[in-house]
Order: sequence, then structure tokens, then C-alpha cells
Amino acid sequence: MPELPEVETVRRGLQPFMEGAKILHAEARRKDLRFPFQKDFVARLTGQIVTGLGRRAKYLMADLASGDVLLMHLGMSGSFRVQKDATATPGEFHHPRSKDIAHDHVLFRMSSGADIVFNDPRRFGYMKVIARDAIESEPLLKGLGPEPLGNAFDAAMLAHACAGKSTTLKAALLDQRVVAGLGNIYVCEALYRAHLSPRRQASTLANRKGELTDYARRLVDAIHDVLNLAIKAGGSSLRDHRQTNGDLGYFQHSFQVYDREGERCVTPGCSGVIRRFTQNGRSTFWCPKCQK
DNA sequence: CGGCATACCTGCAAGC
DNA sequence: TGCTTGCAGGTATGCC
Repeated sequence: MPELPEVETVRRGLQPFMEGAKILHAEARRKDLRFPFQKDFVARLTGQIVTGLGRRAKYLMADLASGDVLLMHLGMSGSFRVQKDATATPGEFHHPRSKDIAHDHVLFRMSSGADIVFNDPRRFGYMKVIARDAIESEPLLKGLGPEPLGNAFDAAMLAHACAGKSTTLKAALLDQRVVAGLGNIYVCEALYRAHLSPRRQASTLANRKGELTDYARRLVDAIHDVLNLAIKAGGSSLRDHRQTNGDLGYFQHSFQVYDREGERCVTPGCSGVIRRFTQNGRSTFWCPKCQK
């Protein structure tokens, strides 16, 4: 269920067990996830010290002492869990507490004493080792737009990125080239908070003269707010680091429109009802009354 | 090229 | 209860 806040939450959960630790043992239990593992995947990880664990959009990036970077994407159903009191021996990392070992696809045994297990039932996730020097030319990262919580992302830049587009705001915000890290949920939530219709043309973030409109400012503020709130909620749920996984403490209790079809709009003074419709093959939730 | 549908894979809930 | 159907938060790919 990972969009930017979830990936950031996972990063913070894994960081204490990965940063500064050595990968004593790495294991891929099948030959592919979304893509085949590289032939030298395990070899390039084994024995490496993880010097840092970062995030770009929805990718986790583990820096290795070798100069390589391990890129990890959670897809739709990927999650990590940390087993601090691991009892498995390398080659068999089944654990009594693991209910779903059939989808435990990758293991890192760290010198920190933790086993870090990647589980992904749908296998839309993937991992790839690339050279840090070649990061600029990495196809998976190349087209990514700005980080929504980074300095480069503001109303002017969003309006500029949307200028000339012949699509809706919903589709534009889901486009990782426009802004990188939002998914279906947070796009719905941000548009709702900005009181902007998901059907509004993206190009209306600027006026005819190319000047940015108040819509752009509202939208950027809403994106900032919802992402920061979600990260805060995810972070606080990870106080217990026994487990790092997607199900714990998500922001889902704070969704204002997502998956709330038929419920009353919570915008003060609005008497609308949340509706759902399909846009570019994805569910959009919105309030037709207060989102224009 | 931009915009859109499709495909990938499994699990789950809803409906019959 | 058991079967079928539809749907799911991701994105690479190919088509127009």
C-alpha cells in the first residue's frame, strides 16, 4: 500500500537495522519479482556495509560501501519486516512468527542482528543493484519529477509542469514525471483538501498569461499537508520496531475521501456526499459539492 | 511525443 | 458453504 508516506515510514523503520550494518547474508528465494533478479544480485550485496538508507519518490535506496546502490520498490503489496531475534540459519529463514512465508522473497541478514525480510504477494515490487556513478542514467529513476516535500516543488513549478497538458489534475498528479511519490490515495486526498475537482484540467493551474493561479498554491499546500500528516502518523506507529510492515499504523483512519463513497463530506459547512468514479482506470473519490 | 489502456500477480470481499 | 466476479494503493509497456 505504499505511496510516499508509507515508503518513508518503512525507511525510518529499517534505518536503525541497516545503516552502518553489514549484509552478512543475502538471499533471493525466487528468480524474479516484477523483473528477474540480476545474475549478480546476491554477490553484489553480500559482505557489503550499508552506509545509508535513503528514499527517492517511492524507491528505497540503500547505499553500499562498494559504491553500489540497492534500489527497492514495494509495488502494491510489498512490505518489510524486521526479525531481531532471528533463529533461522542462512539458507532457511522461515520463522515461527511469519504467517506468510510463501511470499517472503528476499532476506538480508544484517550484522546488527536483524533479519530483514521482504514479503510481496503480488510481486509488483522489485530490487535492482546499480552503480552510484550511473544513478543519473538509471531508467527507473530518470523520468521522475521533483520530490513533493522538497524545496524544488512549489506552486510555480507545479503550474509549469502542468502547463500545456491536455489531461485532468487527477491524472497529472499521478504522473510521476510531474511530481514523484503520490499515488491514488494521496492524490484524492490532496485534491479534496484543496477543494479542486479531480476532473479539472491540469492546465488551469496557470492562467492564459502563464501566471500561476491560486489553485496551484492551494494544491501544493494540500499536498504538503497531507503528506506531512501521513508521515507523522506512520512514524508514530513505528515506536515498536519489532515489525516494519505496511499494515501498521497507516494513515487510513485519517482519509477524508478515499474509500468513503456515500459518506457525508467532512468539510465544514459542506452538505455534500462523497462519490466514486473511475478515471483512467483508477477509482477517484471526491465531493462534487465542494471540489471545483 | 502525450495520453491512455493494458498487463503483470495474488488475495480478498461481495454477491449469488 | 462454495463458487464467481470484481477490485486493489504500483508502473513498464505498447498502441493510437
